[in-house]
Amino acid sequence: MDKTYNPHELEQRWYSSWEDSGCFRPSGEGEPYCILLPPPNVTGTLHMGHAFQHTLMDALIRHMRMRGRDTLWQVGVDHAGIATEMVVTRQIETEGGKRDDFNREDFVERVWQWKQESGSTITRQMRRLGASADWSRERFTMDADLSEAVVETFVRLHEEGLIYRGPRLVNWDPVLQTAISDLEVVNSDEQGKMWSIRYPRSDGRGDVVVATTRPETLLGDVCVAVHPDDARYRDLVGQNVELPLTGRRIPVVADEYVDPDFGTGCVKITPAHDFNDWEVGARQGFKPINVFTPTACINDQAPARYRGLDRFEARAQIIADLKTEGLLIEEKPHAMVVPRGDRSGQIIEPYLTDQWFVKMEKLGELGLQLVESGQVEFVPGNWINTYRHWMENLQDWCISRQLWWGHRIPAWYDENGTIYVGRSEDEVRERHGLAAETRLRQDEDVLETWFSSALWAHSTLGWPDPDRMAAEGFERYLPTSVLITGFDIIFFWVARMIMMTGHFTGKVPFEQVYITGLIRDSHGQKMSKSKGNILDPIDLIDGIELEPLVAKRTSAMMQPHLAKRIEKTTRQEFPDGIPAFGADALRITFTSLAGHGRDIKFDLARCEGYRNFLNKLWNAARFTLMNVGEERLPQPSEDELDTLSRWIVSRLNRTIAEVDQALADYRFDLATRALYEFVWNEFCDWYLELSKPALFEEAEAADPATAKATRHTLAHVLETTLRLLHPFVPFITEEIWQRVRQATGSEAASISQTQWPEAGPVDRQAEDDAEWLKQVISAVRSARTELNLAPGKPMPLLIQAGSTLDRERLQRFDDLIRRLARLERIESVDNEYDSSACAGDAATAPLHSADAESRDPSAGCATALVGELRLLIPLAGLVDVAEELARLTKQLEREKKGLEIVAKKLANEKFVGNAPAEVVDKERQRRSDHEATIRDLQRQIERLDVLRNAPGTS
RNA sequence: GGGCGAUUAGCUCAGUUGGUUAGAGCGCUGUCUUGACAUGGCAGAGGUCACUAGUUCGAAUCUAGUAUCGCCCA
Repeated sequence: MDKTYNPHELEQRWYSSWEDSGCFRPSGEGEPYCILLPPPNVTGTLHMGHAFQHTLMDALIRHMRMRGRDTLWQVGVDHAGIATEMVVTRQIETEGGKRDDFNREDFVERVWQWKQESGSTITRQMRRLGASADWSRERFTMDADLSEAVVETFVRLHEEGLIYRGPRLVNWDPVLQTAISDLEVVNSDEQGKMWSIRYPRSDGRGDVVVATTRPETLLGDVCVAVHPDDARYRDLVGQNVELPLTGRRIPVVADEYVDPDFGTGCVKITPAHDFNDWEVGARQGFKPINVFTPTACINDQAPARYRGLDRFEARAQIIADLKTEGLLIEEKPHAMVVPRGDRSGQIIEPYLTDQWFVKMEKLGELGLQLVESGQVEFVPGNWINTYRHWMENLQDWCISRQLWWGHRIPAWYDENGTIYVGRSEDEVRERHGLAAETRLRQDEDVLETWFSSALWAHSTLGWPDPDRMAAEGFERYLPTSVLITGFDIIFFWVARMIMMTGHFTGKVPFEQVYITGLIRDSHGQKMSKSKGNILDPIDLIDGIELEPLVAKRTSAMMQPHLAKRIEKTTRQEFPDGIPAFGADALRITFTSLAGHGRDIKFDLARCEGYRNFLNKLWNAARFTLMNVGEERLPQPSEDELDTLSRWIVSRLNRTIAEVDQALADYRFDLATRALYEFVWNEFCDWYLELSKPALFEEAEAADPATAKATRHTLAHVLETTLRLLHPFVPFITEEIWQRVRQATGSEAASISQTQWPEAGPVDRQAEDDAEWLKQVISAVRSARTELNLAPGKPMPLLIQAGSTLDRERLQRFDDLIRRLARLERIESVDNEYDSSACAGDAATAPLHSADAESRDPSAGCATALVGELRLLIPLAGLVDVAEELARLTKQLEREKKGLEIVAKKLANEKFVGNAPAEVVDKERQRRSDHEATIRDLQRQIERLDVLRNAPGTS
């Protein structure tokens, strides 16, 4: 094995061998365990959020696979309507073409071509990360069978009266010229303006003043509204006002919607261009007046003067005209929320068009009920509040998009505009008895991508075709076990899956939903292109030099003026670029961060720490392999196992139990931590070091049984730990496991086909022994360092007092203590004087007697205490006695403080009376421990004082 | 304005149903190239658990309020 861990080389090797072996496919045996991948966008590349969630999914899948479950990780990508059209359009443009050169059929053909060539970037990247998905079942939302499910769903919903077509406001992107979903609208805080405009009363008795941030929409006003209880305007309700610049006369109405305290308490109502106004208009019985074209230019509904102006030109013109007419009262800065399309960056218009909608009332009730009844459980549980809130405030779902790429709406129109919905044109003709000559035209729109991804759970399992359902395991794998996703799509995807799968199959799509936090940068900022703080998971795996990193962050920017600052901060933060951490280090960093919080700050330093951890593991394996060899080691019998081997196995068993519990609770962070601490702080720091003396040639000759047991334990613990770590760090564990498998006699071809370890019993006695041993060694080391004694120089250790058990342990572990604490010998120096002193009556000891001094060997020593046992390191004039005094005084202070706290508690009668007996006992024990230690320290301090004041010492 | 959440060491975070002198990693200090590992060893320093009041024998933990920050929805 190499001296250092090199992830790059070994990670390349393993993935394809796993995939080729078919071990990622469901075994078909055991209890099913299924995870659905939230299908990423086909145009997408792996970002940190994906990498994070995929790591968690893979860890669960690998874990359950090792537990013998029949695991299916269903992967695939969605067709991403707008995003894909944009990508392909850009591609056409870079080739010098124009999208307008294409008709629908050619364009769609072109998109398919793009998909074949470049549509699998993200799945390649998932493999780099080690995702153990069943790629043979990978699906695409535009596949023929999934498309069949989409059509079937649409037709059935329509037949049930749950789908309708009609005019309603949608989020309209005037540049892309399509409706977009709420999810694709980002609300950005921007500085705008608020204009106050005078609307003259028609009766000539003054005027009303309305405030608006969008004066151009006044062209579409249908009324002015005031609050019904607003005394100021009571006489106004029912009167008319003159709508400026239009020559129209509109009424004043009373509506609860108006906030009388906001502005003047008068609100202009423009139902066709504002979602709230739409509601008011509908309530008050007004017909909306749409004044925009699809590109957000003023249409023919408006006065001729404004027709053809785009929305921003129109605004300027209207303000100018209002000024001229003396109707503009005020213009002031106003902080407002502007809706922008996340793809185009343009301001989104609420726009009145004919669209297809799904009625949500009944489906929403079902979706709510399936969660309230516990059939679907959120983890962490409080996400149910968010879900409930959304489900109780459902709007009908706009499913049509004015695009070419996607599932075309299965609706046909005859020349009279009658709508026929059916699975195909033939079916429509047959069902409605339409003659062959009747011309039918299919709806031009497509369904939004979420419509097809809402069916993901059951459509990937063959629905609605019974044969496919049987073949894919519909009954077996649905409901799936757990869905792992971010809270940002609880409504857009999670809720819709619950509703659709519930409605069409009578089953829930998944039993649990684990909602992950959102990956942010190390400062807590959301990662975004415009902030220039994006980390690419592949760059963390492979590393990236500074220059390419800067180039990557500053290219293809929507706001190029930010490039300079991004370059600067990037150079500052990554002066040497990003080192290659490897997929395993990235994965275990993710799992270590996966607590139940909402935000996850991703700090490269954590990644580096886990890379170092893997190097530690690598070297522990290297050591183990150097010592155990290639041969299968015989299993020692129970009584052949030495104490320390029993100890490490016991600790391992505890670790297994902890990891099991943590995974059951989706506490990946705790699972990772337990493993980290076990490997580093117990196996490496102690067991490996403690095993060395037993493996020395002389030691082996003297005690072959212990050497044998130690070898076996090293290999056994390493191998078991590798299996525990495998779900988190699959590559390195496979690499090492292949080398240690023979020693442990495993029959499996790959670690991914081994069994998950089972927690065995805890060995209390071995743990106590080892704990004692560690304390003794640490106490000596600490004293040495604090006294600036040469760390490498062997020295004697004198022992005083202590229990029979201490003495027995000293003898048993003599060799180990000497080696790990670097001692030349350990010598008991008890005498009569001392044993009486340590009995607890320090006060009566004749401390200042010269006679006692000469007989007490502890006089010139540094002291450390482990329970009752006193460890003495002869200073032999090497050390400043004052320094040892300072050290002991510091310890004494600490002990006194501890005693004070405990004594106070025990002096409190209410504590002694009310607290559980075991808590009180614990405190009593603690008190006597403190007291004994204090006595000992005081005695030693007094003695050193004598020494310091004696002539001839420093 | 409504809902959810956060506030623990310089930084990033753990801290199970209240019961150690509140832990870890990174960073920091000292020291050591000892035959797995300097991507390391050993030993240290560092915290009024945001604030206030309450419940309790006992609060980082429970309750109420205050402050600051974040997200979602209006």
